[in-house]
Amino acid sequence: MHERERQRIILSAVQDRPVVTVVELCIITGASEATIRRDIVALDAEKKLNRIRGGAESITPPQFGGLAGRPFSVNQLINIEQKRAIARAAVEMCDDGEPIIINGGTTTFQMVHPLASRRMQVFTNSFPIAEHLLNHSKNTIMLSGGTIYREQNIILSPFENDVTRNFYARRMFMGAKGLGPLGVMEGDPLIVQAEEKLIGQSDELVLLVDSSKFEARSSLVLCPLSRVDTVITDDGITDKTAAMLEAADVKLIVAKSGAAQQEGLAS
Amino acid sequence: MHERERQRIILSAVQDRPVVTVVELCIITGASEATIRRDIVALDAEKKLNRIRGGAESITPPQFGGLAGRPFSVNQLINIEQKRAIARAAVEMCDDGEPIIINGGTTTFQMVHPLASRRMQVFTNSFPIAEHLLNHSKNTIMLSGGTIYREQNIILSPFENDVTRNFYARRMFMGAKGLGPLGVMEGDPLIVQAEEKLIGQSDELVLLVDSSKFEARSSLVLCPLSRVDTVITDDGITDKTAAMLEAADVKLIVAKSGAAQQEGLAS
DNA sequence: CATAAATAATCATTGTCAATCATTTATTTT
DNA sequence: AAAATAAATGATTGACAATGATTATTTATG
Repeated sequence: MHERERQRIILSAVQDRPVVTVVELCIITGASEATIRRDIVALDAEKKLNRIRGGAESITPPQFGGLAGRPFSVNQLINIEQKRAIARAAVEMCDDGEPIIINGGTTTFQMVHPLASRRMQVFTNSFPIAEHLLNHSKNTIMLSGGTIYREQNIILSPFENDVTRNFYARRMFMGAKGLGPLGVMEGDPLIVQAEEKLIGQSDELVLLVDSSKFEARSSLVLCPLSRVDTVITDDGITDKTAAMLEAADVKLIVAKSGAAQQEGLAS
Repeated sequence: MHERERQRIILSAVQDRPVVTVVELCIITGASEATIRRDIVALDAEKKLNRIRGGAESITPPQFGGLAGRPFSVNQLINIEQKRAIARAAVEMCDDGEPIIINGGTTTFQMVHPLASRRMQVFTNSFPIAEHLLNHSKNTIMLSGGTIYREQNIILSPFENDVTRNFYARRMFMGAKGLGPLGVMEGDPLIVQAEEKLIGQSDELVLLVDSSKFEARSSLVLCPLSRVDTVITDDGITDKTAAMLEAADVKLIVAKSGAAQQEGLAS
């Protein structure tokens, strides 16, 4: 076995598991400890892994250190004020006891806070939303089954036959990467797949998008504007965009970020 | 077991509950008290946890509302030593990469700590197990869909068509209320329903029961003894019970709570 | 103050590492 | 093609670090 091949195996093993020992790698590769150590030193110098006593560990930076696993650390914070106001307006649309669907996303995640004092039937494909509502509210929580995708923090099943089809709600709330004349746009095929399953499982499709989303463009069109019933956004929306939504017969709700009430406009 | 691997497990355990004792960590990791103390000192110096008398505590103060949302607060603690040892033996049966099913329960929950340093494909109907593994390990997590029942902390769907049927595993691990000549017994019809769905979705059915479960009686029989392939229990098991299991052709593994290795007996 | 638990300190044992050198394998030179 | 050279590998050894057991010391608790 040659150097490259061995190192490829070592990297594979170390990514497969947080830590691997020198002895384990010897068994896997059939090489001697001396060789494995030399490989580990080399790969460590290339920053492909971390060398530790007894073996190697994957390089994943702050796997544990900085309060691991908190939901979507980065996106979470941008336009946070608007997102909060929008999410609050969304929750205020609902009555206790109603069944709703919340699609995963950073804007929809903000709904958990106003939902904490409610008692609704919430169906979601977002693990963090379920986690938060379960621990901090009395809502009934229903979850879609499947694999948990860590990056997008959603649960996705490649199969047609999951519980999703058995849940029908008064409203479905979802975010989006962008919203324009072409319709609702997303940036990730995985998310499109998840959302396609849920669209159509409710009376009313409500889109939560801060006003910056009207500028965003993306190649993946999830559905045309005509399928959207309501859009909740902030007061940064332009008259032109409002007119476009009105033309598509979409109900528009503008959430005031600073103050209290939401106001219905147009239709 | 090596330093990093052990320390990952310790961090996993300390996130799970406000405080963990040195003795508990010994059982989970199989290391000596001296080593655990040295690890705690090191992790404390790295600010990964707080060292306290008797063990360690999570660095994030009282997470949220006191004890709220902590998994199954009461049952969690009874026979905890045996449960930990049994859970460790269960994880040691598995190889990385293997698909396994973990049915929700207080004993099976203890598997999360030894699993923290592994990378397996875990299918579960337990929200706390999924939550912990998602936040503190690199395992692939798959979840069954349905409603989250807060009391039992499991996810249950009344429908036949959920992803459960699409997952087939090498082993399925489950606890039980009781185990006797009549078979596996449970105390709650809801749990029976959940478990019935999962039984048969694996090559090998492994039962995790501490020895007190052999005395327990219940009215709900989940399945006959013949369907069980392996039982893992502690050294409190009587010869008579061991003989009963042997007669039913069940493989028996006795996990030593104090020391290191598990030993297979009979069969 | 007495007792038990937890911790610290010590030491023998084991496991891991770096350095060295012999051997094999690959590459270049003749 | 053969010989010479270079590189990679595996084995050996002494140094060092980690571990577990033992014993002494400290700390909590009644």
